[in-house]
Order: sequence, then structure tokens, then C-alpha cells
Amino acid sequence: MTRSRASYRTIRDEISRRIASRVWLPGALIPGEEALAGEFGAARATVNRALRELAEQGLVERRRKAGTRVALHPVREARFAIPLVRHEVEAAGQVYGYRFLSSVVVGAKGQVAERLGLADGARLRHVQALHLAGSAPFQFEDRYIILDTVPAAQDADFSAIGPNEWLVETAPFTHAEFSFFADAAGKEAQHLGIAPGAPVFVGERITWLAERPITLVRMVHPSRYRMVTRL
Amino acid sequence: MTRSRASYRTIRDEISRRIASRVWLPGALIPGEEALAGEFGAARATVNRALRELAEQGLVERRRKAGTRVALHPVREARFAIPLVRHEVEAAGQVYGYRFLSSVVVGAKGQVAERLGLADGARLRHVQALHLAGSAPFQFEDRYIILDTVPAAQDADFSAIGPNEWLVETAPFTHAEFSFFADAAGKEAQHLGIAPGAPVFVGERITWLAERPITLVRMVHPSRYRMVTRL
DNA sequence: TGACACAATATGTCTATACATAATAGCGTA
DNA sequence: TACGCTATTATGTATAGACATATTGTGTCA
Repeated sequence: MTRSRASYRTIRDEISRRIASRVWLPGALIPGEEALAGEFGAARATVNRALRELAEQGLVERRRKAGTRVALHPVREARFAIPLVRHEVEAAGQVYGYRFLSSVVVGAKGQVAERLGLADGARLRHVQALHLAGSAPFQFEDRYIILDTVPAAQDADFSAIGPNEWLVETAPFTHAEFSFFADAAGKEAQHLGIAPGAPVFVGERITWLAERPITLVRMVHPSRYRMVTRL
Repeated sequence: MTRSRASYRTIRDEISRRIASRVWLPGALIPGEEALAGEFGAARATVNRALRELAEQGLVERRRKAGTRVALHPVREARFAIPLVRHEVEAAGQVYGYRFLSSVVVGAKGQVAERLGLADGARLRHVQALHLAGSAPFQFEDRYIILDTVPAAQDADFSAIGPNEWLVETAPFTHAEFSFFADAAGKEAQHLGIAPGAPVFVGERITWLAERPITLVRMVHPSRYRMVTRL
């Protein structure tokens, strides 16, 4: 009976349900893997996988010897996919457009040098481009590429393919830092077709290849943009 | 030899390294689990776990029978922790302050009713509050709680403890939708101590308990706020 | 009483094996 | 050639058993 195919999914969802329905209260210790394995008629490894996923979701906290307890303040995390702009636009059912604006090689200085941990004067390629959804501006891209780390970027042609797309295929990264915030539109206002000072949604990203910075990019969206995720 | 303690971490990191160093190029098929198990002197299950994690990170794509290949456009995902405001402020080393602003029970209507999938007139408790970091406004919270789903919220006292904190301990959620965007400050400007129309960073969240909406909240931050994550 | 060592314990990980399942590739037939 | 069935194959999941490791709690000794 209940040849219930006690898969780790079943177990995970059932435990999740018990937490949601307050059978197991926040902070409470839940039965050990062995006990649950008994209850569900599964192997401990199966229960382990179920609990491990719940812990990743932040629904429970696990500690050796201490056991598993329902998270008191479920510090859950939202996950946002970071796709290519092109894919993002196309996924919304619109036609992607790309407009190259400018490119120049400069020496690192000031805030940019500091944020990248570079000595003043390190050579950077500074690229600006505009991404369109249909005929409407979608994202203004303002990017610095560290030529020491990615020498090939020196001569890359960004007039047809965006530097982002070029980079993901050419220079994989190992670490990254993302930050998102609201700002008032500055010089990019004209490219985005909005008034100077209008609110914009800014995403900044720095990527590294094992301690060496690859690129710093500032992606500016008009305020109609929404970054959405579900869980 | 290489009694190398071939843990799944070791394997995962080594594969990750090979991808980063372009030993295995984007789009390329990498050896099967069996082969890798052989190479690393591990069981297939161990290799499986390593690859499964890499797939979750978006670094590789796996399909039955087709095998595992290096993601062409690594659609990686950034994960943002969604902590309690209080913890967020305290983690920044500042003193958390809370100011209750208003609370009223209203009937659902218009956009709010629509977004929550509620019939017009469903009873909601509408709460407004301000969260402070030190003496500076940190977040303006504008929340609707669906009383059908959380009857206890009818009489809860939000003058000392914020509705967010009350909810996470009282009404765990099973699903959620997050969205983030930039906007121009409206009526909340005065509470945040900024000029009307100044850019603000807005986080909206809807949570559900198994198809039943719990709450809709709009969290408004002054533009100095940054949402940051690393990976 | 306090500090420290140690045993007990729950989770963490690995192995070997088996069967399940999705998806491809190839074969045979119309 | 086109279509559809089938065998094959790589991943997906489950199992029992074992050992590893972190952490708690206890007991001992100063």
C-alpha cells in the first residue's frame, strides 16, 4: 500500500506543507532523518535530499547533532535570472534592437579604479550602447572592460554585437557582484528618451575571473522596467 | 593514488574550473557521469551531485540521453536574501527604529483587488509604517493583509511590532512574487524625508498560502538604498 | 565553580547497485 | 522520402550500508 513512490519531492512537499499549516511551528525541532525515513518508508538519503532542499530554500535550518528546525525568521531568498538583454526582450515577445553608441580606451581612475581594485592608469575599454525593445529604449549600457584581464576586448567589434553578449561567450566569470538601485537619470536620459532627473532603475554588475576583474557595467532602465521573480 | 578525497565539492569545483578556463567551451558536451566518475575515482552519485549543483547555478545544461553541456549563455541567477527589515538595518550596524503610521480595514477594489485575485469588497487590513535606520528613514511600508486568509490580523497590534515581523511568525507562506522597480516618490515622500518626485526604489511582494493570498506589500526606499548580492 | 576532554548523536557525504524516465538515433515500413 | 516504432543511452532517483564531521552535552578534574 502506499507503494507511494515516496520520492524526495513528495517528502519535501509534505514537510513544506506541515510547516505552512503550522503542524510544525517556527523554531520547533522536527523529527530526525531516520525517523522521517521510517515514517515515509524511504531511505535516509532520500529524506536527506528533501531536507537539504528545504534548507536551501531557507524554510528549515539544519545543524549537525542539533537537528533540523523550522526557520524562525525564514530568511528566504529570491532568485533572479540574469539573462542576456536580448533574451529578456525576446522573452517578452518584442523585437530586440541594438545601437552602438561609443567606445574609447581610457586609463582607470577615480571611483571606477577604486571599485575594480585597479591601479590608476590601468587600461580600460569604455563602451556605451543602447538596447531597444521594439522601437522603445529598453536599457542603456555603460561598460568598462579591463584589458589586462581580457586583452581580446581591445580589438573586438561592438558595432553589431553587444559587449555583454561578446563577453559571455568569450570571458566566463567565476565571481560577480550585483547591485540594484534607483537613481535620477543623468546623461543617459536622452538615449532613453526620458526627462533628465526622471527615475531610472539601475543594475550594476562587476565580474571577476579568479580575483582579476573582467568588467564593470551599469545598466540603466527607464522606470517602467520591472525585475520580477516568483518562488 | 590521488587518494584525493574526491568529494562532490572537489569535482564540482574542478569542472567549474575547466569551464572557466575554457578547457570545455560553451556549448560543448562534457563527459558523461560514468566517465567522470572513472576519472575522479568517485561513484556516479557523487558526480551526479556535483553536476546537479552546477546545473542549478546555470553553468551547465543537462538533458537525459543528450548529456551535459556547458551552457551557451550561462543564464545565471542572482540570489537575494529577503531578510526582515530590522535584521537588514541591524546587519548594517545601525539602530533599527519603527514607527507605526496608520491602519484601517477596507474593502478590496481596483488594482489591489485585481492583483490579489480577490472579489471586490473582500476585507483587507491596510497598514502603513515607517522603518528607520538610526534617525534616517529607511523604508516606507504600505501593506494590505487579506483577512479571509489571516483572520488573526484583524486584531493584531502593529504599534510596536511591524506587520512584516508579525506575519512571518504567524502566517508562513508557500509562494511569493517579488518585483523591484524604480519610481518617483508620491505621498510617501514626506515620510521618507525626500522631495516629491525624487527617485525611490520600490520592492513589491505578494505572498500566498496555497493559492490563498496572504498579503501585498509595497516597500519604498529612498534612492540611496542598494540591493546587493555576490556570487 | 569552571575549564577541558570525551562520548554521543544528527546531519553530511560516499559507495555500489538497481531501476525509472526522457529523449535520441536508427531501423523498418508505407 | 516520410513516418512511426523501438532500442539505446545518459541522466534521474531510490536504496542500504558505511564512515566522516560538527556540535552538544556530560562528566571529570583542577
